[in-house]
Amino acid sequence: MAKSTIHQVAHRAGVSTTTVSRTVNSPALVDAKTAVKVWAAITELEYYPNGQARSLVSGRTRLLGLIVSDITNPFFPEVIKGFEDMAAEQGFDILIGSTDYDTKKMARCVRRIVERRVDGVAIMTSEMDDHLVDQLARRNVPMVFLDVGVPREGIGNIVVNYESGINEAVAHLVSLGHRRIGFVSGPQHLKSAQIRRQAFLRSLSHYGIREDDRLIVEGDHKVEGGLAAMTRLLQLSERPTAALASNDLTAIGMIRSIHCAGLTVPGDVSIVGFDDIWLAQFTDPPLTTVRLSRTELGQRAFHALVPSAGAPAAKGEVIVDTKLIIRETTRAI
Amino acid sequence: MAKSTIHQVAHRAGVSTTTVSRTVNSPALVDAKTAVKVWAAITELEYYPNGQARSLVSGRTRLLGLIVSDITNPFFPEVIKGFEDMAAEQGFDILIGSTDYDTKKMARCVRRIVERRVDGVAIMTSEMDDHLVDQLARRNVPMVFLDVGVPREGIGNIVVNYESGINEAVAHLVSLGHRRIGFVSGPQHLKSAQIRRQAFLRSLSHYGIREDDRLIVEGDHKVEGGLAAMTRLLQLSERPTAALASNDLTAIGMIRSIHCAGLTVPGDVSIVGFDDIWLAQFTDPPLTTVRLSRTELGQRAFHALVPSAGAPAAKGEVIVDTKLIIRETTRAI
DNA sequence: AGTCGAAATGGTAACGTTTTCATAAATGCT
DNA sequence: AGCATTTATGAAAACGTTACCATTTCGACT
Repeated sequence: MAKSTIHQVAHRAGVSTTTVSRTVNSPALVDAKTAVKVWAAITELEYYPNGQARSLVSGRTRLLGLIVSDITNPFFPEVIKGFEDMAAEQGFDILIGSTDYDTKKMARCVRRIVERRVDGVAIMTSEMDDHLVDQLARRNVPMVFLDVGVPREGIGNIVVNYESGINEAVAHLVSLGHRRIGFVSGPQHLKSAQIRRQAFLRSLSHYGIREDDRLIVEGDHKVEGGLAAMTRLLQLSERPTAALASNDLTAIGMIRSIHCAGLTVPGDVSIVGFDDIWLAQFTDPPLTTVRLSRTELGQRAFHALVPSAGAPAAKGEVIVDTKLIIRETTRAI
Repeated sequence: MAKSTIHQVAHRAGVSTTTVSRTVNSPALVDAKTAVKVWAAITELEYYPNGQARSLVSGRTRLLGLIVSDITNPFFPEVIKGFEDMAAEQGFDILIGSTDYDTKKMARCVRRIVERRVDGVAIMTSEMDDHLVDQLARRNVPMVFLDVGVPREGIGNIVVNYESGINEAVAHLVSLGHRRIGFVSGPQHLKSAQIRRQAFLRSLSHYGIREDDRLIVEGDHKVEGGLAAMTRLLQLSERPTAALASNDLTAIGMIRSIHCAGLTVPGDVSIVGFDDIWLAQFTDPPLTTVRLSRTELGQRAFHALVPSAGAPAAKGEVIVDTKLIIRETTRAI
């Protein structure tokens, strides 16, 4: 009952362990009659193959590592879900590791990953030390980076097309008559924050709107930063009639700031967020924002790691698009 | 370079594999001089012990399962974090599995867990089939339930003390002069929702306030439900001056409803939430709520599974308290 | 009937560790 | 010096699978 080995099953079914193994792994090779006997024994003994032993000999662990910086960041759970769903479907297990932005923990994660001999790792944290990546590379552990790609030979990289959604957002605002459009960026040491800012600027010039430095303020991707930034924006002699945020949290702070100033959204200022976190639909009013499908991100990461029948082994870069979701924080001027 | 085995290390250091093993696992048993040689070989060859082989022979996998229903539910990430932190610290890896409230997936999770021979499982989903639990029990897999406990012999159960926090909340409102206090419950088929409701009722009577059925409305633990429920509450001839919510999402909906009715929080109605999700501090105004420390929940779960030096193997029930966090949605009448 | 190939099965050697158990060397004690 | 410990080491047997090679069985085709 407790645990049973392949030998016990073999003995009970009156066959060799080899046959039992085959019954489980390559049913085609075993006679129907014997298969029945073997399965009977398996169920009677509640035999579950020992994964350790199995992968020790086969070299495959069917284990995937997933390194994230902080699972508490509302961005990650959905990515994880997308990844995990695919994995479970294909019989992979996933091993999760938080780095907490801490070098020590990062190193520990990598060590654990290596010791478990995972079949691949998805890395979703920008602060991964180069030498740790080297370590994995030298051991030929397939890797995929999520939007933090230090592109490298043979390492997958999922990149987000920020431009598409931001273009849509600017187009939307312009079509509503807005011309003075503010932007609250993320911390500029984050590559993704830089890209968003640049995409915004490019969009502006594409629509023939002159860039105005005063309308661009740096936030911190948190509520507080958005609040502070918008407050500054509102103090301008000519305040913007609309503003984009580098992420949704920032947008929430901006809305708060506008309310505090006794103004309304979208009556006085239109706001567009970025990410479309789960919460965005519940802000007051519901937030118009650029959606970045985190589920898709996770799924793509999985496919980059394990090339399955359906999707070929997308080596190199994989692009995930963003798109505008219009709710109620934008209005014609 | 790529991968090295204990044999290669042994050969290089001019010792036996046994000695290498000892150098790594029980340093006390090996002479300082040889230890140095061995470690040199280990680093030169970048040797990482093979976890599969290791646990095949030792019987211990240092792997913990973590079954949750939906990682996307904002309640879970923090629990996971608490759990994962402890685990990483003690050299355990965690294997994550989502059930998605789906029986098939649940069964698959259990199978994976069993095949990997984990050293323990934390189960955080109420819909776990009994026979699956049996299956784990029969294999002597240590288990711990998080607040969904079907208490059983030898199975740990973390239970939340809802009463403490809810009592504080009611006391707080009463001290502010409130007497007509509404309650928006969660779906009554959830055990935890029932308990919260009962705790509320008990608190009321403790403070000598007569229960009034009209002031108790059922929500769904989501924003929509809170909104609808509060709307009904506001239509009462004598509307409540304050209301408790069964969770924070509900509270957010309630605030929205109050705003829609042209009233203010806490000017016209005081609101108290439950859970203290990360977002609660960013609602408008910041939400007074009862905190249930999810990090602690995760930590306790870990300790229930692996009895460590510091904390003894808390078998049976472990209680996690809740407490009131006062922010700005409550005010004197 | 005899030979041949395919189908079905079994025996045994890996896989990379840890764990006995045994041995050799060093130390202490009288 | 001689014996009893302790301290360091090694050889070989597990652990539970799968992979490889060998063997048997069975039709089928000349």
